[in-house]
Amino acid sequence: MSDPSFAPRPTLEAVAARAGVSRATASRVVNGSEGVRAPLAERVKRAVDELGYVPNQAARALVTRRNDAIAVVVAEPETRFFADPFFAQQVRGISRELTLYDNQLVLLLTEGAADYERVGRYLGGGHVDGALIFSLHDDDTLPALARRAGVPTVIGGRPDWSDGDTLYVDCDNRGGARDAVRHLLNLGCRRIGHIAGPLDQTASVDRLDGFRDALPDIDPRLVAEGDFTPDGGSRAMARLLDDFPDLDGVFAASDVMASGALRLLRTRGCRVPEDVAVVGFDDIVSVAEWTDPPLTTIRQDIEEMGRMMARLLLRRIESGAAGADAPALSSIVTRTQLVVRASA
Amino acid sequence: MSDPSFAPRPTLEAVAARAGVSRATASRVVNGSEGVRAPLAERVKRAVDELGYVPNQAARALVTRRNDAIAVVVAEPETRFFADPFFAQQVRGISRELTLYDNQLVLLLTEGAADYERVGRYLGGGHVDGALIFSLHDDDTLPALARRAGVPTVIGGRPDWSDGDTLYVDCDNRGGARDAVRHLLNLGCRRIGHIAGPLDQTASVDRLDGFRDALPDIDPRLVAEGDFTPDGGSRAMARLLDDFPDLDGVFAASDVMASGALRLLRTRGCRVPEDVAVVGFDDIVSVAEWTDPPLTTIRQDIEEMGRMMARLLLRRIESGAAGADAPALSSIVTRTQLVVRASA
DNA sequence: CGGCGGAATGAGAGCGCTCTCTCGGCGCGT
DNA sequence: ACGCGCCGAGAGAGCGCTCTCATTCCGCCG
Repeated sequence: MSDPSFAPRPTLEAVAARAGVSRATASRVVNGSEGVRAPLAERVKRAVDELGYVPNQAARALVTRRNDAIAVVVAEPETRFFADPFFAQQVRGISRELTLYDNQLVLLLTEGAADYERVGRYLGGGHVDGALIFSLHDDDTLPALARRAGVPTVIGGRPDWSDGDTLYVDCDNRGGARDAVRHLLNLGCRRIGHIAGPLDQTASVDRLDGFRDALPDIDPRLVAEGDFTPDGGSRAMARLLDDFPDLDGVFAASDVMASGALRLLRTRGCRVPEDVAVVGFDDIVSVAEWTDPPLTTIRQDIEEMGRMMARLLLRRIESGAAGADAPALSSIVTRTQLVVRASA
Repeated sequence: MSDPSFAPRPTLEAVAARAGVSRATASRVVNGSEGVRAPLAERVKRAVDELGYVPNQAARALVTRRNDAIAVVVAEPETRFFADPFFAQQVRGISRELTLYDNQLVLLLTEGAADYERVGRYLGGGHVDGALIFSLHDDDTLPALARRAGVPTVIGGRPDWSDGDTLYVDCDNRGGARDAVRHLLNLGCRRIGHIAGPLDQTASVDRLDGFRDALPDIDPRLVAEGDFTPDGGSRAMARLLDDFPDLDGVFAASDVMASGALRLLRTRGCRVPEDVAVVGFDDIVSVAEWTDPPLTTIRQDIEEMGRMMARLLLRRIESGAAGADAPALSSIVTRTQLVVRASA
C-alpha cells in the first residue's frame, strides 16, 4: 500500500534551504509579517509552493500556545443535540464565525457524566484555546471543569449562578415569554396554559417567569412541564386539556414542543386558533412555518447568538493574551420579537 | 480579570522534580509503560495529582506525530447536515467509536467549494490523524485534497470512482432498492414510481439502479429526482402523480423524502397504502415511525456504519504507523433489511 | 570618504515532550 | 568471591517552529 502519509512533510528548514535564506526569514514570510524585502519573500513563496509546505501545527502550537481551535461542548445526549434544530442553528452560527477568524471547531459530545472526565482531560490538554458550553442543567460541573482546566469559556444560555467572570449569551427569555402571553391576552384568551421546558434549565425557568409576570396568581396546574421534544409537548398539552377543558390559549416554551401540542390538539378535534390559540418560542423556521397552522412564535436569532458566542469567546481569548489591561467583556442578552403567523 | 489560564501549567519536568526522578521516568509513568518499580511510580503519580499535571498535547504530538483526533468533513451545507437525521446518527456512531479509543472528533463544516482550501490547509497541517468524508457529490475534490495532504481517509458512501486504495463504508443500496420494489410488486402494485435522490451522488444512482433491476424497461418519467428533503419529496411526488394518475406504488430513496411524499399524498386525498403504497429507505426511526401511516422502509444500520467508518479509519492509521506489512484493509458494504410498517 | 542609524537578515535558544542509548546496580552462575 | 547479564533509571538529543537578540548591510550625513 503506497501510503502517501509516508512522504515526509517538508519542514520550514527545507523551505529556507531551498530559498537560500534562514529559517527565521522563511518563518516571517510564511506568517505574513512584513520587513522582508520583496525578492527574498518571492523566493520563499516559490519554495513553499514547490515543496508544498504546510506548517506543522503541533510545533507552532507548542511555542505560540495557540491552537486556533475552540471546543463546542454539548451537555446533552447526541440524540437531542442532533434532533433539535436549535443546536443546529447555533452551531452553524458558531462555525461560520470561527471560520471567519480561521479557527476550527472541535465538537465534544458527552453522553452523561461519565464523559466529563474525558472532556476535562481534553480541555486541560491544551488542545483548544477556548470552549463553548451549551445546554447546561442544574449543577452541571462542566463550567467548573473548564475553569479548572484554565480554558476560557462562554456559555450558551444564562447559567444558574452568576459571577462577573462567567460570560454567556442568551436571549431575553422572560421578556419574550411575557410578550407571548400578552399577545394571547390581546386576542381575548381567558384561560391560558403554559407548556414549560425542563425546569432544571434556566431558559425554561425564565420563560415560566415571564409567563407568570403576565399572569400572576395563576393556578399552578396551568403549567405543564415538557422536555423540549414534540412528544413531551404533546403529553403536556394533553394534561392541560384534561385539567382545563375550557383552555383557550397555550404558550409553549419551544416551537418543537408547540408542534407536538398542535398535533395533539388536532387529534382532540380542537381548532387552532379558534378553540385554542398557540404561541411557541424560538422561531425555528423549519418547524414554525410548517406546522398546521403555521406557528405564531417568539423569535430569537439563534444563529446570530451562535456567532456572538464565538466572537465573545475569541475576544476573551484575545484579551487573556493581551494581559490585564484588556477591555472588560460582558455577557450578552439579545432581544426577542413576536412573529405572528396563524396559530394565534 | 483573574484569568486562570495564566497560571502556568505544570510540566513533566516539574512532576519529575517533585517526585525526585528524571523526566524520562515520569514520562514512563504518565504513559503507563511498565518497567518502573512500584515505589517510584507511586511517587510520580502522587506528584501528578498534587500538581494537577496534564500533558501538553502539542508537545506530545510534535514528537509522536499522533494527535488522537480525526476530522469529520461534511461536503454539505450545514443546513442539510443538521437537518438530516441520517448524518446525526452516523456522527453519533463515529463519536462513540472514537471515544472508545480516546480519539477526538473535529467537525469540519464546508459551505461550498470556497471552504475547501481552508479544509485542505487544516488537514495538511497535521491537526488530525485521519479524516472521514461524507456525502460526496460528483467530482468532489475533497478526497483528492485529503490524499494530497497525506491524511488517511475513509469515505462514507461509495465514491464514484474506484481504486483499491480508497476505503469506504456503504450499505447495499442497490440490493435494498430491489427489495423495496419487490415488496411493492408483491403487494400487487402495477404502476410504481421512484423518487430518487440527487443523481450526482452514488447512493441515489445505486438505488435507482436497484429500482430498475426490479422494473426493467420502465417509463423514465416514472423516476422523479428529489433532493433528500421533505419538500423535494413532496414536489417529486406531485410530479409523479400528475404524470401518472394511476400510480399505485412509490419507492422513495429516503425516509425524509418519503415523509414529504406522504404529506402530499394526503393533501391530494390519496389513501396510503390503499391507493398508493409507499416504501422509504434508511429506516430513520424518528421519521419512519412517526409518519402517518408509519413508513415501510429499507433499514440500514446507520449508526453502526458510522462506527465502522471510525474503526476502519483507526485501523488504517494504525497500519500506516505499523509499516508495510500491515493487514490489508478493505471497504465495507453492509446488508439492508426490509422493515414493514403500515405504508406498504 | 568614513562612520552612523536603522532596517533587513541570521543565529540560536527554547516550547514540553518522547525515546534511544548509556550507565549503574543487582542477582545469578561458576 | 568474582564477573556476566539484565533490568531499571537517567541523560540527552531532537520533533518543527517562533521569537529575541545580535549581526550585517544599506543609504546618508557630516
